[in-house]
Amino acid sequence: MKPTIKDVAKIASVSISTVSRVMNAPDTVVENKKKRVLDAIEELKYKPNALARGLIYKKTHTLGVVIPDIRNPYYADIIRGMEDASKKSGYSLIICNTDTDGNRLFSYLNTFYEKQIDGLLYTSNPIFPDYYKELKRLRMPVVLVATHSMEYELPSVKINDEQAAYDATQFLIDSGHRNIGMISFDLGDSIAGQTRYQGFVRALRENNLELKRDNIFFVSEYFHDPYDAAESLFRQSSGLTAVFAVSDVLAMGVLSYLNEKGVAVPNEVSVVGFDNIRLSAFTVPKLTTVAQPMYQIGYRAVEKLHALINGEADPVLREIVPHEIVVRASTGRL
Amino acid sequence: MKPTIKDVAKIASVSISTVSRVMNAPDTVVENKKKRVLDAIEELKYKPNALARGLIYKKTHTLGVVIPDIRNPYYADIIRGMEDASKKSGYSLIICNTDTDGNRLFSYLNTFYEKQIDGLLYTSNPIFPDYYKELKRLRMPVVLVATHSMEYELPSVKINDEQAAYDATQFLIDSGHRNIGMISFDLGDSIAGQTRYQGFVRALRENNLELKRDNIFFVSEYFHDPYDAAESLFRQSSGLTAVFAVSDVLAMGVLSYLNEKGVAVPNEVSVVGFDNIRLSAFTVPKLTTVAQPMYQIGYRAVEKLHALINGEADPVLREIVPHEIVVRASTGRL
DNA sequence: GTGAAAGCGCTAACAA
DNA sequence: TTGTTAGCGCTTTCAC
Repeated sequence: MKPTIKDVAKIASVSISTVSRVMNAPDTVVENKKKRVLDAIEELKYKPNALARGLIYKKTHTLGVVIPDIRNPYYADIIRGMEDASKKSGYSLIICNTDTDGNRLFSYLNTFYEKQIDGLLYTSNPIFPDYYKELKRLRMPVVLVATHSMEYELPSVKINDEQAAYDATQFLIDSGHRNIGMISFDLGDSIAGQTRYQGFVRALRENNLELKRDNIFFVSEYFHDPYDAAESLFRQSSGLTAVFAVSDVLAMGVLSYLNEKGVAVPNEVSVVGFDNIRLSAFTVPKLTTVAQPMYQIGYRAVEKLHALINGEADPVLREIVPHEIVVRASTGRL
Repeated sequence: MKPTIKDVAKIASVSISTVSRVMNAPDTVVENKKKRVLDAIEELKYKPNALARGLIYKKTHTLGVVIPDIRNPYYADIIRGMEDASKKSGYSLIICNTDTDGNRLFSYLNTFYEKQIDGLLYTSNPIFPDYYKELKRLRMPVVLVATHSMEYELPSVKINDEQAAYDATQFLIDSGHRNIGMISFDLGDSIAGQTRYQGFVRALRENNLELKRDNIFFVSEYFHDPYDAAESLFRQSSGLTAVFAVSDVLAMGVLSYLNEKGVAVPNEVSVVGFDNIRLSAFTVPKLTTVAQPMYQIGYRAVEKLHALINGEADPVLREIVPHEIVVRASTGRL
């Protein structure tokens, strides 16, 4: 059995309250007793039971995080940022993959509720009314990560997706491209789908470029094969000199497909991705992409949640972090 | 405040013991009271507090997992396997990144101990004597994932790394290659470093091929830039017609470097990687690699830990799962 | 079949 | 300064 506070008290010949005190208010106990207790703790290698503590404080120093799928490298970076921030603030992270499945999500929320997590990090998916209702009911402090909500007053951290897509497209246009393809997330995804699509469309419009229906191929966010997506796009469109893919993984599919078909990148077709995952620096050719500060998004989200939990005022509810076009070798001037 | 068992009892006009019973031994309570309780539970949306339960049962249904770095896509797949198996068995996963730093590890083990986790999933690093001592002292059920220990009687799940590296090398030799380079993990890493190196060496030896010191470049496992590694290898060796990189990420560095230098893959140099991460199917050219069943490794590890926690006998202590050479386009016959 | 009471490991009044 | 006691939310004897 693990040693308990009683064991320590016995060895140190004090009451358990005194032991508790040396742990929580050391100054209130006289020096020699304190030493005895400390020695006993050391001898037994005693560590307080966090369950018992949590029961009293109503705090578990544990945060729940829901993400679509950890295998997506984009999330891995976010998680790492969360982890480092959590360590700093004394939290542990329980991580759950939802596959963007509402049932899985609700099941996990239930677990989180029972386990008395202090707060929730909700990543990358839209907040539907029933989700919000449930969160509200469970009274769970939550911050939205790489997603946000205009309907509800929920704190969030993300980039400006519309502007980022606009910038990527404008970059391509500035490089002389006039017939640009896009691999977009489904418009049912209001966070990374609609927004980036709108940014793309706005750039075309502001440059008086025609928006061709066939130049855009939509994928359902998480399960579409990137190679197939590229193939589909090129099958339905014609004469593209550039393609903007809304994730680096998708862009890698394009690179792979183009290579297979003997199309030179960037000489014949330019490719720009989105996210700037680590591996995008090692593609062939190296990928030009819209960089998101994934790590910082995760880090900041935890700081925000921490503030929320402690009732501290947070000046900005919907926080926007900067994106940046990273120009590498997959794009060229026409 | 969250509703407690007392609130339910009050509404149902029964004692808290009866409420407890309908949750844990429904048959022992008479039908009409049971209904009243169930209705009250439904009305309040009552869920039992897992902390209070854990305090009694001495079980938290929470597992700790330590990995070097979640950003390494190799681990992401393992984690996902763990997650799915955990969901099946009713566990939650607390995930921590150690950066292979002993201090970070000990700090997390401490947290795990306080939080009363049911067991530990220890991933991918050697077990040093002091680690083992600590684990032993904490009486933490543990299974080693993608690592193992010959010194200690610890359950584990991994592939046969030596054989896998041997197979990869033999494949290259069978394809006519005689001057093969290797990017290896440091030999200080007894799990993925030494073993794969030995497999490589054995293949050369059995084929009467000379082992050239300069054909091998060592990287410290987690922080070496893959592009740099490739550059270093080709700088120190000469006339290589193939290179075996001990991870797909490293192999992508080789692909990227070779492309940059105008060296054709596989026509001039063949490249084989290790792991078969998802993105290795979308490299240019598509990567030939040694596939590990990452997902299954994670999945199996949780099953094994679950059995261990419940004192069930597990026939094989050190479990070896199969690997496989996946031949794609980055290798060719000489 | 059901409730009262003890106890899981700890903290926090409250007295002394 | 210190110990005694009640209580966090729950389960589980033990009487009835």
